[in-house]
Amino acid sequence: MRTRRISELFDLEEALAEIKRGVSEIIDEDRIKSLLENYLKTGESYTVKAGFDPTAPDLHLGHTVLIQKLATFQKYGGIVQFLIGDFTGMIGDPTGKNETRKKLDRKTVEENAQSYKDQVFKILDPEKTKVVFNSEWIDALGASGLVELTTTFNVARMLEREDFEKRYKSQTPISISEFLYPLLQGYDSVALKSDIELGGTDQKFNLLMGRQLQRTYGVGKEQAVLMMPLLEGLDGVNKMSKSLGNYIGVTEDPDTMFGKVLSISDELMWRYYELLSQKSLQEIEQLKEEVVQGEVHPKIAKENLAMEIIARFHSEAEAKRAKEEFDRVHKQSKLPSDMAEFTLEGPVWIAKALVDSGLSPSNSQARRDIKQGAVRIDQEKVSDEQMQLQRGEYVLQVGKRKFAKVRVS
RNA sequence: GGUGAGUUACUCAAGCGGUCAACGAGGGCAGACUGUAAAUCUGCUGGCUUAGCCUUCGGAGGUUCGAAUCCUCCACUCACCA
Repeated sequence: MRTRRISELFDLEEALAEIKRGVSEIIDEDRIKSLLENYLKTGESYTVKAGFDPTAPDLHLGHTVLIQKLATFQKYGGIVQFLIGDFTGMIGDPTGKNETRKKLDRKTVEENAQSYKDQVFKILDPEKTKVVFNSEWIDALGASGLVELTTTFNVARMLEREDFEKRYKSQTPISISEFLYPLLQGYDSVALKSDIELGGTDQKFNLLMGRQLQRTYGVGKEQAVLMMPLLEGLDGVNKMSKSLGNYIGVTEDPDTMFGKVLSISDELMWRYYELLSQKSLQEIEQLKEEVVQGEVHPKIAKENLAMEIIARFHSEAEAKRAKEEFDRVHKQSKLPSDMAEFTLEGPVWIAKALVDSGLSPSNSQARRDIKQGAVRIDQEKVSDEQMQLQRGEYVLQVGKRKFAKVRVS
């Protein structure tokens, strides 16, 4: 058991308040409270589980909402069980996308795990994080163990899960393997003897399964469950996800991050403040009031948020630089100081150059863009779609955001 | 195993022998206005150096001068019955 250092003493009420911030729902809050109390009294830590997909360890801000909450628990005596669902990843959490995935080989899983660590330890304390893989105990379960697991539940109850119910009613296929997912996730909590599990609100069913199975398997305790709201993506409507392309990745460069944060709506900005900022709720409330009163321009508030986020994943200096760069390009409409460069054989047709420099996906799209006046060469609008680029260096631009430097030889 | 319904572009969804690269909506992109915000208005939204051509409507064949539309087989989904 870890022993608590004096510096880790804290005020119980304050800790609870911080833990509850931004949370959408807590089940068995008393349990969390007593875990904290016990930690304060005896120095005995407790475990906080959260599961992650083994593929695409490309984290975005949506994930960090949860991860930041895990970090909060670490501050107050929790040991994080960072579960990589290398077995459950085969099934994929039921989303309606009916696809069974290949089980990843050991090496890929290890690589992905490493990549997770690289990204996640910008927020989490590695000293208080245990990375675990669920294939470890699920493989050991065997066919009979698996069957035994399925006997603990029935289809009617399974269909209570919202998305199953919806799909069932709307005649969207549900495969049997998908029923296994919640069971296996719940079993993870049995194997890990977790005290608390964190997840998104969409995980409620699976999270509760952990409690149920811990009871059934006689673990001797039932995990408390804490659900975080899903962060909306840049569009402000759908949840942030890579496949929808409405995300801000934690490894993205500062300039991209800045631009993306600035592009969200004012309304969404407050949501991001609440879930992503380290500012206290009072501070945020006050800022909001100032914006409403017209004392602070909403754009300034948004810039500050962008800088805070960049500072967390890059550095303070990078954040400042990104803001200056943004002002240069958009306020003073100068060219970005850094853009992708390409060398092309000349003379080259303008549409082709746009495609080759990655600014347009196809000739047809390039032609359309030209027709609509979205294309500029060295800041000058192009109107002739037959134009040929002669020898020389040009800055090509499509729309407001896409730039490339092209050298025609 | 039987019966019936269905499978159209990123998504939903029209089309039911030629006028179909395929109505409409959403989404996306671009332009105007702005704060690279929202709202609003406008245009575009398969590919190709584009008055033209090529490839698309679950898959494979067939009927026809001509098929997303008709026929046959196959695959998948759903419902009811077993």
